[in-house]
Amino acid sequence: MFLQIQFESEIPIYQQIKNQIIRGIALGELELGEDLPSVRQLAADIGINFHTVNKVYNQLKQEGWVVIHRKSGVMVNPDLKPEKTPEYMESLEELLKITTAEAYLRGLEKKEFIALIEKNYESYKSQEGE
Amino acid sequence: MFLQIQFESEIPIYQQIKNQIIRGIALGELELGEDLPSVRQLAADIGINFHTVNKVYNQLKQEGWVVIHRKSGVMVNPDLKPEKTPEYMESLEELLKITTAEAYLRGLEKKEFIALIEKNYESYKSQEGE
Amino acid sequence: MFLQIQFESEIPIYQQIKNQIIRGIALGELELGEDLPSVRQLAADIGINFHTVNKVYNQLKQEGWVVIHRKSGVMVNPDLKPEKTPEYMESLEELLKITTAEAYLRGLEKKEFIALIEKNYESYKSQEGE
Amino acid sequence: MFLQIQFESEIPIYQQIKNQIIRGIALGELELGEDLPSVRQLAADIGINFHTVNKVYNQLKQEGWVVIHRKSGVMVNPDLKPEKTPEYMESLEELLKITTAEAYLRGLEKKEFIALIEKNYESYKSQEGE
DNA sequence: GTGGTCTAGACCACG
DNA sequence: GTGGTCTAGACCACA
Repeated sequence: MFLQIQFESEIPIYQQIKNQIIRGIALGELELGEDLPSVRQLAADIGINFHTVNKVYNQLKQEGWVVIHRKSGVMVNPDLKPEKTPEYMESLEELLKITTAEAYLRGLEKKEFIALIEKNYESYKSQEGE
Repeated sequence: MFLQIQFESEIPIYQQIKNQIIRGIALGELELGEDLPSVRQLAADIGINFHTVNKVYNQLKQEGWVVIHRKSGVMVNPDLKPEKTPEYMESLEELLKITTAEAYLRGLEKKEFIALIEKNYESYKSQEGE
Repeated sequence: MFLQIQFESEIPIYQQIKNQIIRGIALGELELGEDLPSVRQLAADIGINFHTVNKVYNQLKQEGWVVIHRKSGVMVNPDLKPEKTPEYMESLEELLKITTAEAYLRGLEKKEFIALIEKNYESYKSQEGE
Repeated sequence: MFLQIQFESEIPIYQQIKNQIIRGIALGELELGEDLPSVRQLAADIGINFHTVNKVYNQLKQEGWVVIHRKSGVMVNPDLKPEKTPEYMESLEELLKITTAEAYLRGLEKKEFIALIEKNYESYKSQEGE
C-alpha cells in the first residue's frame, strides 16, 4: 500500500488516509473500481486501530469516492463523478483566501504559486496521456 | 471591526480570527503598525471568551504578525517581514497536493483554479498601486 | 428470472431477493403455485452463494409465501393467505411514522405521497382485472 | 427527553435515535434552532455509550438536520431545508414498492393504507395551525 | 464543560 | 472473512 502516515502530525490520522486515497485516485495510482484493503487489513498495515480505517471508509463512501460492497469489501467508486458543487466551490475559495494571503505576505510571487498549482495538475493530467 | 465569525464552522474560532487578521493585512485593510482592539474589546465585539482572543494574539505574536506592548496593547508588526521558510513551503505544498487533487477530480480546470489564485493576488497587489 | 440485485446496496442481498419475490407475487408476475428456480439454479443466475438463496427460501416458507416439497422444489404457496396480523400492522405503522416524517420535512405533499401509494396499488389491482 | 429506545429491536439503537429526532422535528416537538442534549448527557439519559450518540449526531449533521456549534453543542438546524432530491425520491419509491406489495397481499385495502398516511400527515400539519 | 480522535475488544449480520 | 454495531476508556482541542 502506498499510504504514508505521519503519526506526529497535527492532521488526524483518518484525515491523512482520506487525503491520500483521494490524491491516489487523482494520480491514477488507484483506478476506478479498484479494490481497497479491508478495514482490518489496512489498519494492520498502517499499525492503527481498525475503527479509524472504518471511519475513513464510511466518510469516503458518504462523499461518493468509494462504494462498499456487502461482502467483497471496499472499492474506488467505478462511476466516480464528484461534482463541482456550489458548496465545494465556496469552501475552496474560502481556503484559497487565507492561503494566498499568507503566501503573498511571505513573499511568494504569484508566478511561484501558480507554478505549484501547475506542477500538481500536470501530475494528474499525465495519467490520461494528455 | 471587520471580523466575521461562523460559529457553526468546522474551523476553530481562534483560527478564523487569525486567518482574517492575516488576510486583513494582505488586503491592506490593516496597516503595518495599526492598533488592534484590546483582548477584552475584541472578545466583547465578537461575543466570545476573551481567553480565545488572548490565544489568537499570542500566536500571532509568536509568528511575528503582531507586536504586543505591555500597556499600549497589540498592533500589527510595523516591521512585518514573514519569511518563506522551508517549513512553510513544505506545508503549503502538502496542502496544495490534496486541494488540487480534489479540485481536479471535481472537474475544476487548471485554468479555473489559477484564475482563483490570480483573483486573490490581484486584490493584494492593488494595495500597492500596481 | 426477473431478479435484479444491487450488490452495493445497503439492503442485504437475501432481503432484496425476498422483497422482489413478494413483489413479484403482488404484481402477478409469479402465479400462485408457480415453481421457483432451485436453490443452486437461482444462486448461479444471480452469482451468489447458494446458502444465501437457501436462507431466502427458508424464510419465505416460514412466513407462508412459499411451500417447499422435498423433491419437487419450491413453489409459490398455492393457498397463499398472509394475514394482516397485529404485529404486521404495528411494524407497518412504525415504518410509516419515520417515512412520512422525512417525506413531510422534505416538502413532499400529502397528495404526492398518496399518489405514489395509489400508483403501486393500481399495478397490483390490474392483475385482477379491476 | 422524549426518546424511547427499544433495546431488543433489530433496528440499531443509533438508527432509532435518528428516526425519533427527525420525527420529533416533523411533529414540532423539536423546534428549529432548539438545543439537543450533549452527546454524553443523552447517552447517560438513555443508558448507552456516548459514542453511539456521537455517531447519531454526526450523521444528522452530515444530512443537514442539525448543526454542531463548536462549544455550545448540537442544535436542530435553524435553516432546515432538506430537499426532495432525486436520490431521496428514488429510495422512497423503492421502499414503497415492497411495502405496498406486502400490504396489498396481506389484504390491507388501498383506502386503509392511505388512511395511515393521512393520519401521520395530519399530525405534522397540525403543528402549523393548518 | 463541549465535541473529536484513537485505541481496544466484543458480538453480530452477511455471504 | 467482510463490514456494522456497541461498549469502554483515554486524551486532546476548544471556549
